[in-house]
Amino acid sequence: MGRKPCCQKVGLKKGAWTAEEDDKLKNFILTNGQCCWRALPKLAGLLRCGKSCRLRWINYLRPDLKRGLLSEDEEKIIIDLHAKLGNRWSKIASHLPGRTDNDIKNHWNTHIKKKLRNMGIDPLSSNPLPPTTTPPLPLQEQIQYPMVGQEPSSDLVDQNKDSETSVQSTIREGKDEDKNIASSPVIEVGIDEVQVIEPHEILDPSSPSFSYICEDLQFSPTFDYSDILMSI
DNA sequence: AATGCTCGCAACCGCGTGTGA
DNA sequence: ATCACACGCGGTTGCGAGCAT
Repeated sequence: MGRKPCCQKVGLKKGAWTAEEDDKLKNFILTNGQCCWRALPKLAGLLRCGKSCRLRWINYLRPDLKRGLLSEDEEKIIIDLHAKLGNRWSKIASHLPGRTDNDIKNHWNTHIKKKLRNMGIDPLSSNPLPPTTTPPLPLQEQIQYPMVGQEPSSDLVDQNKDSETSVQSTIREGKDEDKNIASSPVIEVGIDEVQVIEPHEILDPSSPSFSYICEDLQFSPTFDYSDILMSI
């Protein structure tokens, strides 16, 4: 049974939104509220797919959106939550009022990933990367380097091959965490050219972001993180 | 000034999930 | 229990802006 297209695509516009379309969509939703997305384009007089309208509203037009760069605090929260939740961007976004999953996903892929690598942290697993003080090992040898709390696996091989695009393992991790969410975030501070986020900053129970995270991840602010710190 | 390259953001696509018939 | 539909999510891509040569 083949999947039907999400909407009748013939005659529908794609690509960048014009100011006029934005106005139509915004005015319609502000007047009528968010009704069913599928019917909305017709009602609002837009030649767009409902999905496209939804995305435009959520990612760009919503009045409560925060624009601009993410703050350092927000970044820290994202890093913490990503270590716990994996690539579940909408869950992560729900912790950051005014930010969208798309924002966070983009920011992660363009900024945070790079930053973490420079800090010697594997952005996919939040585990320390193999030390880089010695000359880089040939690929096969790198693969055999054991990661903290992780068996060398075919996933790991993929990550080493192409860590930019190998996200499938993270998705699996994320889904598995639905059942077993208590994997410890293990953060290492490594050799860096960029600003270093100290472990105590990430795992500081007295910081506002820490209690915020605890609240939603359902572990207590008195959570015993000494094991985590010991492993750093 | 022209061209090529890189980066970041906005938007699209396909799949998973929830819900009602 | 099954199916169809709508919505939501995450991965990927396309394009424009800025920068380097």
